[in-house]
Amino acid sequence: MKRDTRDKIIETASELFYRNGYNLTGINEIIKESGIAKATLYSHFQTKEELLLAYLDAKDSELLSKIDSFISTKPRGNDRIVAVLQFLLPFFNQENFNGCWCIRTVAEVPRENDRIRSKIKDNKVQFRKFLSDVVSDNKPELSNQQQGYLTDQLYILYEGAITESHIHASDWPIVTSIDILKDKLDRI
Amino acid sequence: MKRDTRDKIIETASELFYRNGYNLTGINEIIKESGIAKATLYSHFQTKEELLLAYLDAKDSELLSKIDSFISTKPRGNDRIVAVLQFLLPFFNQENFNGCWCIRTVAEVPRENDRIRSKIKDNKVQFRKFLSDVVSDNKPELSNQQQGYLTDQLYILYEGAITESHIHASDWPIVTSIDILKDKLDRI
Amino acid sequence: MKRDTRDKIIETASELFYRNGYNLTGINEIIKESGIAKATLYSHFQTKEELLLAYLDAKDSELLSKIDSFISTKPRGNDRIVAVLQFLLPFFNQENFNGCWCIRTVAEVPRENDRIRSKIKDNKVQFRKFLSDVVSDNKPELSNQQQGYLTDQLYILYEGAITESHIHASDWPIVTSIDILKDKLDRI
Amino acid sequence: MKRDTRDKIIETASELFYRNGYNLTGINEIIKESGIAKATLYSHFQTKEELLLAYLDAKDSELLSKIDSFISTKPRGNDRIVAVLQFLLPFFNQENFNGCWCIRTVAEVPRENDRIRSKIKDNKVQFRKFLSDVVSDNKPELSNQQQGYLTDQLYILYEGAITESHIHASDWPIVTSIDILKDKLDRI
DNA sequence: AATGAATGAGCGTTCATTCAT
DNA sequence: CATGAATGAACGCTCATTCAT
Repeated sequence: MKRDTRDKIIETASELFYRNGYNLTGINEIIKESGIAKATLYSHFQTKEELLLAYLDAKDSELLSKIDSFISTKPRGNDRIVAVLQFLLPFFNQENFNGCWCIRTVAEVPRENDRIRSKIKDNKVQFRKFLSDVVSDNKPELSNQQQGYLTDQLYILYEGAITESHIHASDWPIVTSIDILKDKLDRI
Repeated sequence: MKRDTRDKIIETASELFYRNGYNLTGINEIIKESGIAKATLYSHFQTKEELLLAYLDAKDSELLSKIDSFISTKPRGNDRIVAVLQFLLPFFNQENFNGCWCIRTVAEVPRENDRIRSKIKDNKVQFRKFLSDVVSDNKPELSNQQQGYLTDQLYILYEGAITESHIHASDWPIVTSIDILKDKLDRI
Repeated sequence: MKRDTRDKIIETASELFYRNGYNLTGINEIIKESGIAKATLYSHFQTKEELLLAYLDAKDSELLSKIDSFISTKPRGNDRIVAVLQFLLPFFNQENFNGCWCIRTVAEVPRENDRIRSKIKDNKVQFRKFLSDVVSDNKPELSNQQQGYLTDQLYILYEGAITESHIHASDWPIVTSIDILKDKLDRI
Repeated sequence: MKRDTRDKIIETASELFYRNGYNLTGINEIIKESGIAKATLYSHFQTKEELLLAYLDAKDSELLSKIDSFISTKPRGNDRIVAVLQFLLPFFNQENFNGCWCIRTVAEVPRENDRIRSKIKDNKVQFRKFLSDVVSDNKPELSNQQQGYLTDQLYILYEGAITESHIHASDWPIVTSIDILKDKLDRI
């Protein structure tokens, strides 16, 4: 199987899944947009659900990479931790911003679909691990317990901010989260 | 139109929409479950989307009522504010807990569907207003600005907690949010 | 049964059947437009088909009456015969002109529906009888055979004119039919 | 797309549309009769209306071809012009004769449906052009104006004959139209 | 005589997936 | 490795009609 074709499919599906949602995106739309044949798609992905998994992977890799680049431009210490939330401001301002794919995808699958639900959970766990590293790198003076505590807070604020900025179509939830975090960091 | 039938339809649709999502719940499932004829449903609701609006209304009314009852049992002051988040613990433990209907529904409608999206936004604005009242009732000593600030924080924490407890199938995000809030309240 | 209600129903149904066709006009549209209850309609007309029969009757009575009035204003003789076709000019120019209800209704019922088809045929036979009277009144000098022959011609031209002016959305078929008829009358 | 399938669909749909009318013919009936799956039909025709257009095209092509063959067997001159109407006699006697598809279809579509209505009008204009060629080929001695006049008459008589033979379930309207035409031709 | 809520059957259309080539 | 025609099941919705009041 040519990598190119597979990547093209994932790229197209990702765009459509993120824009219109998983259930509202039809296989026909994906093959039309990516210019490949239907049977070709099915030779790369056995079912639509496989495509969904690839989409979740692709989006998360991209995010971790981008957010890592973003915060690396900031000075070590509190600034870099705050930068995690500040990253959401340009992210929100992107024309195609449509919230968090994980949160949105969970909303679209039945409660019984363990495969997708645990995939999403894993991705979020991985993201929390990333935040954990950010915290330990930039707050080495804190105890493990304190670090874990701060990580959880950072995580909740991040998730609340991205979800609510999406619903309200406004960046105030991001700004508020940043304020909460800064306040917190000042007092540790 | 008999109220009974209409209410039965909303009740059934709400259960199914909340469990399996809007797009995955077919009209056929709703009528089979509620034991009415298809045309009967359509004499009460012009489209499936009307049913969605009724669902969002019903769920939100119920929530506001329940959360209000819950916090009223707590002593005035910080306790009652914290109780807003504590409410999420039994809520999460309900067998049919499946996250926030608003957040999940936003994930299922096209970006262009202003009708639903603004409905959801309105519901969230109304919820924030409720929180605002809780804050002003229980922290009258704070300035307006400080009250608004606290409300936003409470809101973000609530939303982050409900979303993440759903994704992780665990109450730790709720507990964490409660901790963040308590910490905050101690320092004001 | 009150006559008023029945007449109101027929009036409304006629307007809708003629404008949008029998099959495209729903019972719901008729009751909404006429402001009566559904069961009331069904107490006056056992089925939608009964309404169709009443519609065909009403339209034909009205037509015969109007066309009779129209030609009576013309001088006896050839002029009055030609007037039958000239009647179609103002008829065509009415805003709601939509062709011949009989011809259009035949198009909407299955071949097997003898009830409606023979009703329509009867109406047309009755119309031809009307034309026959016009011919014998205004061309008494012709033999019976010649009168019958002229009647048939008049009939074909009338039907061709109304149908084609409808299709072409133009009065040229009427004008042409008038020319053919005049030409004919000049030579008898 | 395989031609065979498409042709089979058109063939079946044409038969059913012509026999029972467009609105009374359901997609389900078409697929059952043609033995294909519903989605197969919709891969060949985007909507039922597209199928209607194909039906109108197919019927008209067939007609023009058949009528052309028919009149070609007659001697040039008046005979060949009269043959246009004589063609209707065997046409009427076919077991499945059910009038003119154009006239019947106009009766079934809403007044606002410009797409279908102009299609039908175009078909009739094309048919009149065919008659115009017949006239100019067989009456070259007439002036252009006289040819146009004769064409219009031939057209009206043809349309009146096919419509009325359908309504009356009798060939007398055809015979009458032939007589009118012959009479006319004798006197030019 | 009149109501309006309720119905079963059917509508046109789209879905994710398969299979012969 | 890639194709595109074909599929069965399901979609949201509307129909003419009936029935309890």
